[in-house]
Amino acid sequence: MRGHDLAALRRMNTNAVLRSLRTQAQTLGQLSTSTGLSRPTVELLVEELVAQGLAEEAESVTGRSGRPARSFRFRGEAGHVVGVDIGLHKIVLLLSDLSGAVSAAEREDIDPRMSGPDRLAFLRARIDRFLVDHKVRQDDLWALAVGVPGVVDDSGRILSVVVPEWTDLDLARKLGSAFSCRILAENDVNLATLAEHWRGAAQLADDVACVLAGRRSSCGVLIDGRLHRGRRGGAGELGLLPQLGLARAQDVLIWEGERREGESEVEALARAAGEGDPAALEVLDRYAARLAPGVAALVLALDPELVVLSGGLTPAGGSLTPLLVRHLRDITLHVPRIAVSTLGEQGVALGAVRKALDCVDEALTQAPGALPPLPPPVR
Amino acid sequence: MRGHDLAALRRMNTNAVLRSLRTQAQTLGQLSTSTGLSRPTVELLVEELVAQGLAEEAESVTGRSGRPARSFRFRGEAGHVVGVDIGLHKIVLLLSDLSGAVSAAEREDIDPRMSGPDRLAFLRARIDRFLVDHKVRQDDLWALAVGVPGVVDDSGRILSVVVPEWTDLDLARKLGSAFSCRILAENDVNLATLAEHWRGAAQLADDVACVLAGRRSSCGVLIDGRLHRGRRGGAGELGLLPQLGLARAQDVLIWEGERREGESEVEALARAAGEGDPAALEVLDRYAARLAPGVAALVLALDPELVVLSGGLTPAGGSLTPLLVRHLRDITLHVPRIAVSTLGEQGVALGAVRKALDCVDEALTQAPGALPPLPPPVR
DNA sequence: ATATTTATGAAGGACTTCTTCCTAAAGGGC
DNA sequence: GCCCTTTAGGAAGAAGTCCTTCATAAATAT
Repeated sequence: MRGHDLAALRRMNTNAVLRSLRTQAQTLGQLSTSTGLSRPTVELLVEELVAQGLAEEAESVTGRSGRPARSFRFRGEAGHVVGVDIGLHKIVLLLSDLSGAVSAAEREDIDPRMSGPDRLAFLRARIDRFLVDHKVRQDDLWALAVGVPGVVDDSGRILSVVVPEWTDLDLARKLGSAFSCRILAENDVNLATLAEHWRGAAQLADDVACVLAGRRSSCGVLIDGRLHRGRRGGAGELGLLPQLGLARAQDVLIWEGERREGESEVEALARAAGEGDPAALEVLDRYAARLAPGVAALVLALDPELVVLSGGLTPAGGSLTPLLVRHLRDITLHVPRIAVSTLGEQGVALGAVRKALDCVDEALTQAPGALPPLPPPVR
Repeated sequence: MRGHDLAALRRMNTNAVLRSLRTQAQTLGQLSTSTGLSRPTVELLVEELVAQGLAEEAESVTGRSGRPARSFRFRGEAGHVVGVDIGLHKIVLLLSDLSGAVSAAEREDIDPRMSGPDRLAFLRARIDRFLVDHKVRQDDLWALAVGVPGVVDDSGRILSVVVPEWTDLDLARKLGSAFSCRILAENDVNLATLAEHWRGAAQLADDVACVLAGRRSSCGVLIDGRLHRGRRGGAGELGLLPQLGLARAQDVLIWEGERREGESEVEALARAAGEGDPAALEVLDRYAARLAPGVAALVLALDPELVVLSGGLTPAGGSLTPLLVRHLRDITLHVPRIAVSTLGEQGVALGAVRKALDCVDEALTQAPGALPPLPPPVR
């Protein structure tokens, strides 16, 4: 609805070049064709990006005949983001540069009985130590995202059933005093969904429902490739509806068969099912039957392209999906593709990285000039 | 990801002016502030729009001191669109100009036993007659949208349970031979949802679920103000899930109390409930209890801002909503606002008009130059 | 060593927007 | 009825952005 002037046009074009450069290092000629801009224009814009430290000249590709073209690449090392997953039992931290290359990962168990305030202090100190250990200065950290096991509303407040003391906590603001970058809090399953779309099982789909089935049942929803949070951040919480029986689905997951050393009950079940053990398959089928109504409700409500299953049972995914598909066939209009999460324990933290990068993206898009020290969130 | 040149900038700005002008007639000065463009630029663009026939000078507003400003308005009469609702029992046709002003409405009963081919021929002839009767020439008709009682997939094919013979029919293509404009087919409930957002109960909300409860149970989903159709157009079809019991919800709607002359059973029930009749309220409460799981599934899956109830029971809406809210409170995280459809029998056709206008919009946005005879859909 | 291919870089032209300044037209006060 | 104030209209000039074109440079292939 609003018009644009020449400066805005320039910003848009700078952005187009930056985006294209970020997917892959390219020569000026390639950039010209990929953006649709003329070569001289691209050259000008790239020079600007180089001056800002967001791009730099790379080795020119040789081998073909003709004068070798100058090649440029996105300078991911211009800044870093951190993604954190703080669950009830553990914390996972990931360090990534602006290009999304993860350069450090840490994991630590947490006492599930840790109190709310202690937990917050722990989180702050743990992130701080993580940054120090990996030599990330405050002004090199552009954004920080934290995944929590609870609904996060638009204002950033948490409605947590897993850590009751964190209810109504504005986590981003509490962390804001310790870190000067953008800080984001988000529901863990939503982040896992983002991660699956970025680097997991949902890379090729834009309408995705990601079902977490485990101690807690929840679901993340991606529409048109973007996270759908809902009015109060509560989209996907189908686990709460008793009629669908998701909450108690895992009760049927009992495996009394052989259990090799170091295997958990679920791992043993998954292995047995993979080997074709009829008893194991029967257990899985009962589980699929319990999962089906909840998944069907999602499928009927959203008609997604893909449903991703995540949670404790992913090792058995290969055996589980055909069983689930069979149950879904009876109660849905179209059975979508079903896939199993490929990211494991790092999924949520990786989604947090993606969310932090999205935040950086947005800031870059709006003002590709003044960047490195992103201001803290305005509230 | 692609760059833009000056011509594209111009298109964008022309569009901004057109959009602004369409919401309301304005002076050049007002357009300048509303679009953020300078006055000379706005003047240039408006002149162009006038030359294209999309805008014209209106009476300048006088009364205030100072030289009166020239005022311009969108020329809605530059073209027309038609929205059609063809249900099992009736057809509704609406004629609208490009500004969305409905200038003609017709309704006609249909024999529900009419065969599929006859029904198609009837639809074509009926639209044709409608156009002739209201003196709309073919090249004055920019788009035509038809709502059907069934799922319409992306390719335009219908999956209809109401008119079985229309299954797999590509309605738009079939009508394409008779009309030279853009033709669109869409699920009726989806269109009703669009209509509620445009001119009904959902004008102020952008995340909306619109529940049709009646002979057939279905639902339309609006996310970020846009219709969410789902991968195969099947989003919102929660009525099909037996666990939620939507399909049989209306079975409890039995009213054996007083029935005034001309009243249907449901109307009598609604009136009695409105008068506080305890028996009527009990019936409604039983109905609300049956509706609740399905609505809760939607609410938990999407966390919408607003749920709109439509269908046969809308006359009782005022009594029904508080009952439904009470049932929802137990099984959802956040109870959204509940509203009752205000559009009645014209809702679907009005949504079809909106869809046709959206199609015109898109075409205008892409090429605000060569317009009046929009080419038929490319397939 | 020469020809070919491809990229570079500079110059000129076209287009769009903005700012600025002066003029025009209406209403209100004297 | 005249003048002043207020607001809009219109023209000119300047700045910015992009495109096209052409001569030049630097590799590889013959």
